[in-house]
This record gives sequence, C-alpha cells and structure tokens, in this order.
Amino acid sequence: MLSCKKGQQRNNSSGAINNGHHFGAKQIMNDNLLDKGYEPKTVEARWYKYWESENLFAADESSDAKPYAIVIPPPNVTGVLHMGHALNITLQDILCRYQRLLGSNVLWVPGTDHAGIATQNVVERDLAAKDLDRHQMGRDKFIDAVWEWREKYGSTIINQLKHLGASCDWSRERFTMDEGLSRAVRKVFVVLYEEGLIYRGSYIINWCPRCRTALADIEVEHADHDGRLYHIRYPYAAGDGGPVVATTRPETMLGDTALAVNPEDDRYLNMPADEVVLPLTGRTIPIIYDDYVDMTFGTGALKITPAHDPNDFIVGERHDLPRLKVIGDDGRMTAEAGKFEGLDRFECRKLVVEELEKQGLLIKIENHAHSIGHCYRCQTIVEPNLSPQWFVKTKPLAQQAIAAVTDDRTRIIPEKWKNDYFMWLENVRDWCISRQIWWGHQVPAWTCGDCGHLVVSEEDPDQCPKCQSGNLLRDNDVLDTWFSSALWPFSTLGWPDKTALLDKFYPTSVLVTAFDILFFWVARMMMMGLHFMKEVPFHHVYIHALVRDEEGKKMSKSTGNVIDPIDVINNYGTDALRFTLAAFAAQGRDIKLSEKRIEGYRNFINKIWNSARFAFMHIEEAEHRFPDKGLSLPDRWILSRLHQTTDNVAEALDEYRFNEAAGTLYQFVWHEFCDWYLEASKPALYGKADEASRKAALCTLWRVLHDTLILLHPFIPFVTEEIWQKLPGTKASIMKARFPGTDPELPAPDIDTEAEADMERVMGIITAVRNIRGEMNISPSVTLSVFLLTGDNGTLSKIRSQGELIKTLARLDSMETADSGERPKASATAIVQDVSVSVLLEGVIDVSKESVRLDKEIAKLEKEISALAKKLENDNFISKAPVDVVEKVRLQHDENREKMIKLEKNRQTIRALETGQS
RNA sequence: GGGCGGGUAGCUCAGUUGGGAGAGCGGCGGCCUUACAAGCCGUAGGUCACAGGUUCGAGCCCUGUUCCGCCUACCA
Repeated sequence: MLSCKKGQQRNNSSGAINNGHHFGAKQIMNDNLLDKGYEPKTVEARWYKYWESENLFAADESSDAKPYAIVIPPPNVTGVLHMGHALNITLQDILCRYQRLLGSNVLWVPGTDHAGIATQNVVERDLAAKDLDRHQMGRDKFIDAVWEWREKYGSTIINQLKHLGASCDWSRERFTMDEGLSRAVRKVFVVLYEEGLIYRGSYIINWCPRCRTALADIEVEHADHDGRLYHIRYPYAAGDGGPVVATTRPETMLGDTALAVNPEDDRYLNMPADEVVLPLTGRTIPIIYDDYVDMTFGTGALKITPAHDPNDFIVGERHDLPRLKVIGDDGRMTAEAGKFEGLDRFECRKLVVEELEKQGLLIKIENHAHSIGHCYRCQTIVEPNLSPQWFVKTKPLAQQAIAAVTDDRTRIIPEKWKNDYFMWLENVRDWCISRQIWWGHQVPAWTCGDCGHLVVSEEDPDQCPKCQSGNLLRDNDVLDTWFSSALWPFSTLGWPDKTALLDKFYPTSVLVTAFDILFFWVARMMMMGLHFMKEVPFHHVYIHALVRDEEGKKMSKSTGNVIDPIDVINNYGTDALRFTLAAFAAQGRDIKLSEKRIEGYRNFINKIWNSARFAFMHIEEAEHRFPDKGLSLPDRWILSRLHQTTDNVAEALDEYRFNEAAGTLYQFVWHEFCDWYLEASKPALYGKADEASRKAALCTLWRVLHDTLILLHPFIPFVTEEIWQKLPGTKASIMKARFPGTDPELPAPDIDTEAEADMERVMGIITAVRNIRGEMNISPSVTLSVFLLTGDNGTLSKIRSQGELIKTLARLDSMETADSGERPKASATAIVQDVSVSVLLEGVIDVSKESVRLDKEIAKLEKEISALAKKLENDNFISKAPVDVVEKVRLQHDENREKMIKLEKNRQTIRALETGQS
C-alpha cells in the first residue's frame, strides 16, 4: 500500500493539485496528493479569489462579536508597492487574521490618499508628453484629467496589496477625494475656522519654486551641504568703512532692509553713522540693535531680509522694517532686485558675488558647512518666502494629543517613540495647510469682490452675507493632503454622518505604521480625532521598522538598491515574503533585508508543505479528532509542545512581538514537529506497533497539523489554506477556523511536563548515539548495538518502554538495558542525564579516537564544574542569592560531578584497551 | 548644537523584570535513511565595542570613552 502510494505520488508530481480542484470542495485523498515541491504561484491567485468571493474579509456592522478595527495607512494613489508597504500590510494582515481566528468582528478599512503634489506632478508629466500644459487647459479640465488618470492607474497599488494577501474589507475602500471624505474635510475646515483655530495670514513659509507651492515645515528635508560664507562690507552712507556682514545667501542682500548688531557688542559701540548703504542697490538701510544677533558668529553684524528668512521676519516685525520680496514664486529675481530681475536665484548669486568683488566689497569667502532644506517631493532647494497662506493654530490641539498618550488612552508601542511624539507636539508650530496647486480639496473660502468680506462656508454661497453681492471669488488654494489624512480614522467610517460603522468601530483598535510619518500623520490624527470625536482615534499605535537594504541604507530608486516585493513574490512566493518580514520585525530596530533570508523562509514554507504531504499519506478520514487514548510518549510530548507553542504565539502577537511569534512557530514546526515527532511517529504510522498506537499517532498527527496550520495562517495564509482544504475533517476556509484552545469541540491538549522531560531524555540518548557515530565516522548505513545503564529503576523502565523508538531513530540493531553492572569494555560511551549510553565498538570503533573524544568531553565538563563550584564556595552567593537559584546551581553541580565520575571511569577503560591494543 | 538608537559567531540579527551566551545563513565532516537535497545527521566558531562602577552575580543597570546610523535645530 505504501509503495503504491509513493509511486503514485511520484507520477503525479507534475501538478495534481492544479487539476480539477474546486473551491471549498473536499477531495478524496487518493487523487489529491500534493506536489513534491510547493508551487506558490497557482495556489495564491486561486485562494485570494476564493476568500473574496466568499466575502470572508467583510466586517459585520450588526454583529455582537468584539469589534476590532484597523484603518490602513493610505498609500499614495500614485504609489507602487515597495518593501515598506509590504511590511506594513503584512503586519496588519497578521493582526486581522489572528483576530478573526479569535472570533473578533474585524474591520480593516483600505484606501488611498490623493497625494496632491505627487499626483499633480505625475499627471502634468503625462500631459507634457502630449504637449499639454495645465495652465492652457484651465483648472476644471485639468482636474478632469487627474480623475481620468486615477481611474486608469489609481488601482495599481490596491491590486498589489491583494497580491500580498491583504484581507481588507474592499467593500469599504475609501479615497481622500471621495464625496464623503471631502464633506468631512470641508466641515472640519469650517468648524476650525469658526473656532479661531484656522486663520489666514502673510508669513514666511517654505516655498518650493518648482512645485510652486507652500510646504509645511516637516515637508522640508534638511541635508548637509558644503557651502560658503561670504563676508560683505556694507559701507557707511558718509565716510569710509562700514560693518562687514557674513551670509551664505548673498543674493538675498538685495532684499535687505536693515543691518543688525547686538547692543552689547563693543565692536559696534561707536559707529560713525546709523545707516549704511546697501551695495549694488544704492538704497540706504538703518543699523538696528537687537540681542537676537549672535556676537560670536561671523563678524557679529547681521543683514536682515524680512521677506526671505524666518528669523529676519521676526526681527523685522520687532523693528517695523519693510518686507522686500526679491525672489519670486518661480525662483527668479523680481523687479525689486533691480538689474538682476528675471535671473534665476542661483545665477543671481554668482553675479552678485562677482559684482561685489569688483567693487572691493567682498572681504572674504570661507567654507561653511550647513544644512539646506529640500522639497520632500522633488528635492528642489526650498526658498523661505513671504506669502499669504492658511494656517492651523496647532498648540491647543496638540495639548489634547499629548494628554491622551500621557494618560495611556492611546498606547504607543514600542514606548520609546513616545518621547519623539511628545517632543514634536510640545514644540509644534502652526501648520501651513494651503497649497498652491489644483489637485486637492479647494479651500472653502470666498472673498467678496465688492466689500472684501471673507466667507468660509460648508455650502457654496451665492451671495455675500454682508453686502449681498453675488460677486464672490473663491480662494484658489487647496488643502494639504495630510489635512484630509488626519481625518482618516473617522472620515472613512462615515463621519460627519452618524453611522453604525462609526458607532461600532471608533476608536479603532490599533494603527500600524512606520515612524517616519509619526508627525505627518499619527500626531495629526490624534489631534483631529480628539477634537472632533472627543475620543482617541486608536487604542494602540504600533510603530514598526523601516526596511533597509543589506548595508542598512534606506531603499530608494535613485540609489538603485530596492528589492521589489513583486519580484520577491514571483521568485519565492507571497508566504515566504510575509514570513520573512514578520520574522525580521523585531521591535525598535530597522530591517536589513537580504535575499538569502527570504530563500531560507521559502524553504520553511516548503518544509511545511512536505510535512503535510507526509501526513496525507497516512491520514485517511477525519475521525481522529480527540487524541486522548493510548498516546505514546512522542504523542504526549508533541501535544504538550503544541499547547506551549500556542500560548507563546498568542502572547507574542498580543504584544506585537511578531518576530517572536514567527520564530516560535519556525522552531516548533521544523525542529520539533518535523525533526522529531514525524520521525518518531513513523514506526506506529507504518504499523510496526499495534493498531491502537497507529490510531493514536494518526489522531495526534491530525491534531498537531490542524492546529499548527491555524497558528501559521495569519503569517502565511496561502499555503495554510491550500493544505487546510485538503486536510480531512476541516470545513470551509481556514479563515473561519477557531484559534487553538478556543474551540469547545477541540479542547487544548494537556501540558505534560513529565512527557516533555521523558522525551528529552530519549532525544538525548538518540543524539548521543548519533554524535558518537559522527565523531567515529561510522556510516549511517551501519547499524549499531547499544548498552544503556542507569541506576534509577524509574528511568530504566521508561527507556525500556521507548526501546523501539530509540532503536529506529538511532539506527540500532540491538539495545540492552541494565540497572547495574559494567558496561561492555569495548565501547564508546556518553552520559545523558542519569543514563550511560555505550555504543558497542566490536569491529566498528577506533579506540584511540574514543579516547580523544572523551578527553575533549571531560575538559569541557571540568570547566563547567569549576565555574559552578566557585559559586558554591562563595559564602556571599549562598547567603545573598535567592534560594531557588542556589539550589539550581547546587543541583547542576552535583549532576555534573556524577557525570564526570562516569566519564572518567570510561576513560580508564578505554585507556586500558588502548594500551592493551598497542 | 540637541535628542534617540545601535556595536553580541565569518555574515544578518534575537536575547521581555540581572541568575548556566542563541537562531538563520555561511563553514566543516558524513548521508539520495520509505514527506522534503528547497532535504537529513553531526560539528566547529563569541574578552557580548572599550574602560570603570553597582551587585553574591552584568550582554542586560550606572558613569565615561569610541565608532556607526537616524531624527531634530533659526547660529546668519
């Protein structure tokens, strides 16, 4: 029968599983043998479709089950899946699938954000290829074009999430430009405006001359730069000389409206004038005194450009200085720059420097390393610029957000991120939310063309409430994309309407994201959630790692070091990728991904596959659900280990220790279940013992495989579903299974410490024999004879009862046991706990080799004993250490001593043989 | 400038209240042993960056040094 199955299997190895498989349909085992190697491709697409068609991802608004909700960090609609997404999605999917197994009513809301600047850039590039330009088209036509683009390409990343196996409730997919979400944005804007938390004003903001829009402070990326420090003399209006200022941006001097020194600075106490002539312009500007000026930097004299430097702006306000804008929104010099008008700002810098040099006003140029801000979207150097913009007054909102984390209404995991969160919110400045682009939520503000009145309204107004004029002009700006993202946890659930969804699932359970958007997004969701819902948006925030390349660099297209998750999926399968990411997701550390590791976990998936293949050769029906009668030692052992593993996995997942959960499963499946249990159960399964033993082994095998598949499912959904569907006695999808221990029909197996200890001894004996075999270079094909000696009668009967098992796994032809007497002289011996294991050497063992082996062993043991003895001789240790620790050390010491006595006796015997031989 | 994280086997990394240093990969030796060569069996390899301190006991706690990485900041 066995050989027949085997043969059939070999013949079928080209795709039996791919043929004639019907969704959800159980198949007779004999025509349902698995391929020898796991082929992820065909399996994955099939099961994802099945889950969707069975509606298994959908949350139930009317269910009484414990709600569990996650909102996805919405990827950019222009986005393409990268490893960061893959990790983020995998972790969320693990949590969601785990919660479903626990019986929770899971809602995982997917969606994308409209990514204002990025999307506009992409579409403009597209149009440029067709010789089109948004300014020619006009705003409405352009917006239509963006929507068209979105229809066509916007689902790319969503489809990629599906490849990852993401079990999102797709029926609730949202987009930040949806009608509903747009309504939420508008309401929030209006309410905040009415509360005085949104205002409009002309301030220095970060301006990207390429995107031609304002950027928020955190949208500016700073990078170190080897710059120059130019020392320029500003001559007195009358007479010779004049103070020298130092600047890194000489072109801005054209917009200077003062020269400042510190009032305490002796060097500038008695200046002959209170004005200087601004070079190249001929304008006269005042000398002002302000203690903002750092006397120790440069020359102690500072040029003041209120329109192009945030600090100068403040100084200018204090001294009531004019603001002269010399650099325009396009990055070119304005008419205020006189003859430099129209020049690019960097071109202008060169000419300014040349000119100053000609006039002898350039005193010196120093090298000066400083950092420069770049646009986070296009890397263009940001220009601080004076500009009318909309701002959110952040401080009052931030206070609530701080309080919620301080008193643990929201828990941030790992805790270390709390500091960053607090520090940012405590020092937060007002948030510039207007953007000078077209794609996004247009600011709901109108100015009356007749009376100048500003109208901010949820509904489009048709006349000015003040003067009843119909001549209303809408603000052209749109809002920062993050403004709408900040509402995501409640806007996606239906707010501002009162929906059942909102009622049931807000606050959400956990937010899973990377630290790089802690400020952009998490902090802002906290602020908005608390302000508008009066409750935190999520109970937990789990911050995961950033994925880097093997050298620890951030993966980026420009560095060319990206590992594309889609490539990985194609080469190794989704499950392998997911398990790798989970195994790497240790808290508080970045992930350095290497292909080697992925390969290793691909092998793990294959291992699981093959263990199932083995199981299916034996399991024929599903009658073996209650393994409680006639269990062998390995049966009891593996069931006990299964229980422990289940507990460990659940504990780890409850605390977001994904790598620990994954590691526990890897260890259990491969090194306990496959390496030991499957091998140990073979004699019984192949009918070498009685029928009762075979049944018990089948029960156990079924149960362990069944539970293990469920435990693994959140990590590797595809292969587990594939095997599950073929496992007799299972119903429907594995997604509907119950987490081990929570099914009243399948109570958790006992934790059996006795079985674990006994099995450990047996495994130790087997390993000892294998070790001797290896060290002596005895071929595995040679069967051996072993003599086991123990003074303990309990132990003796236990190892006797496991005789067949030991003989099989250690490849013995005979095993003798005794409770007293001498071991055979010509043998190699190892000590395992209280058992002396002697491998008879007649004809197979090299005596001198055994002598060397024993020497090594004894030396090792001696070290251990002396370390332990040292502790025990220390009175302080005995008196101060806890009793259980002292007891443990004493026990260990005694055990090692006994082992040592035995080993030394063995050495004597071998030495005698050695000399006898020679 | 400030803050944070890290330095553990050849490589990549675990190590949860302080109590006998671990895994994967790679290396070495041996195996096609009736699920799996994407496999099986065995095995070598570490002054836990350095120097002090606390403690009966430190990879873990404290101080200092050093190297690397990240975040943050208005020193022109």
